[in-house]
Amino acid sequence: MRGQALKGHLDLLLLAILADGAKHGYAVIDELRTRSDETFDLPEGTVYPALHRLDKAGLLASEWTVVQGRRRRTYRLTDRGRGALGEQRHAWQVFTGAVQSVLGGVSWPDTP
Amino acid sequence: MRGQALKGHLDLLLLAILADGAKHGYAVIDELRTRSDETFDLPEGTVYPALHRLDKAGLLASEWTVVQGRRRRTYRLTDRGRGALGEQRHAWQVFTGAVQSVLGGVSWPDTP
DNA sequence: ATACTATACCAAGGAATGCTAGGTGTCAAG
DNA sequence: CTTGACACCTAGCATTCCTTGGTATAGTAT
Repeated sequence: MRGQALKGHLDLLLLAILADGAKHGYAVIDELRTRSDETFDLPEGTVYPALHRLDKAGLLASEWTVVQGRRRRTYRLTDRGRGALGEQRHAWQVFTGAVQSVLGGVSWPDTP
Repeated sequence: MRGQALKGHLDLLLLAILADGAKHGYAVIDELRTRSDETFDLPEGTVYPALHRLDKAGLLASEWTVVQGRRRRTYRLTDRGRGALGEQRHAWQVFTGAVQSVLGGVSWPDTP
C-alpha cells in the first residue's frame, strides 16, 4: 500500500496497539504490521517520533529496560491515554461514516 | 467535528462529489457539507487549492462561466480523474479495513 | 443610501505530521 | 568477520490542511 494515507490517524493506531499491554517501539511496529496484514509497514522514523510525541503529551508513559544486552524503551498507556483512545475511536467512526456518506452519493458507476 | 482528520483523503471526497456531475467550487463545498450531514464543513482555503491541485494534475478540467453577474469556475472529472477515483476508492477500503483490524485487536474494553 | 449577508473566487504563510536518510550499538548466524 | 535482525535516535524535507485576508457581485434589510 502506498503510505501517507494515515495522516492524523497514526496516534489512534498506536494507542490501540498499546491498549493490549505495554510494548517497546520495535514491537509496536511489528504488531502494527502483523495486525494489519502487512498493510501498515511503517518506518522507524515514523513511529519513534510519534511515540515520543504521545509520551510528551502524557498519553503514554515510558520506561527503559535492558533485555539481553539491548536497551528497550517500553511504553504503556496512561489513564489520559486510555481516555484519548476512546475519543479517537469515536472520532474515527464519525469520520468514516461521513466519508461513506459522501462516497455513497448519487451514482455508483465504478463500485458494483 | 474537529477537522484536519481528512488529511490525504480530501482528493477522494472531491472526486466523488464531482463524479455526479460538474460543479463549481462553492457548490462542491455545499454538497460536501450536505452529504456528510455537516461533518465536513470545509473552509474555502482548503477546497480551492485542492481543486487547483487536481486540475493541475489532470484529474479535473475547469471552465469559466458567468452566472448572474458572478463568475464561476466549473470543474468536471476527466477520464484520468475517473480512473483515480476508482483507485482511491479501493485504497480507502483497504485502508479502513486495515485500521479496523488494528482497532479490533485483542481486547475491546471500551467499545461494547 | 447603506450596511450586511450570501455567493464566488483567490493567494500567502503557518502548523502539523509522516517520511527519507542517516547515525549508533548489540547479538546471533554464516 | 560480515551480514542481518534487533533496537534506538534525530534532522530536515515534503505534503497538505487551515488561518487569514483580500476582491467582487447580488439581494435584502435598515
